[in-house]
Amino acid sequence: MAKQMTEMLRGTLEGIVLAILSVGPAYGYVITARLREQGLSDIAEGTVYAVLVRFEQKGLVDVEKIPSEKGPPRKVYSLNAQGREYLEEFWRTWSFLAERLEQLHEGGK
Amino acid sequence: MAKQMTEMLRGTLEGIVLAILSVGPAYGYVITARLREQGLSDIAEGTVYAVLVRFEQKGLVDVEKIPSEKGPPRKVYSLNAQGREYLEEFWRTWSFLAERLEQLHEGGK
DNA sequence: CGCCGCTATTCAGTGATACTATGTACCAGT
DNA sequence: ACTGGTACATAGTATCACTGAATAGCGGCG
Repeated sequence: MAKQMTEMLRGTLEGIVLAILSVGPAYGYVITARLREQGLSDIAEGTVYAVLVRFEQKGLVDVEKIPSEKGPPRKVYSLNAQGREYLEEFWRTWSFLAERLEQLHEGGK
Repeated sequence: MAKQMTEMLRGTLEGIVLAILSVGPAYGYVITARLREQGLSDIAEGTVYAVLVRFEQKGLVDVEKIPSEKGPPRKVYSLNAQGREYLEEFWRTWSFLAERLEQLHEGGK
């Protein structure tokens, strides 16, 4: 992966995963798959699981263990009220930053 | 500063400073001042200098020491060819990520 | 003169987080 | 039994922004 992308994902990956969860409950494996579909193909599985563990520790998600037809049981995460709030905060922060960067990008042309 | 902002600046702060330098040569102190004008008021001075040192090590900038009328001499940084290339790469990475996030943001509403 | 305030840079130590590189485990089809 | 897809977990590493200082030159004020 581009080195720049790696660093840029810090802080945004959390928001991305949170946004995916805001659509509906999901578990690590499908989240990873969805990221790959989105073109974020180089995000390691382990990274996603680490993010989910952090969400759980911060109390942003509810967790439910559900048996899978094929493979080990899934840990299904769903966003709770606190998580939704955190996501909104994320969007505010991101929007602010994106605006500044947009200005700089326009100005630099 | 918001905790989220701190992490989100990773990888983007580099681009922001690079973008400021692309307008014209500048030194740490004024770059910090310009960031504050932009509303990025909580970026520590020390952080900006660290970024500049990294740029120098990566060979993205040319450095010139110029005496100041008031205070110690300034280290004036100007973007070189490699730096300009790096900045373009940054914009590509940023645009890609911003698009994905925009999609997720729209989709989540 | 001595102190303050502005200009200007530097650095040691800390914390958060994404990566690499594995390892574990379950099931189906051949 | 073996392969391949599903699903989760983790130890160790590197990067980078922050905090909180220290250092230094200069002008003005009492």
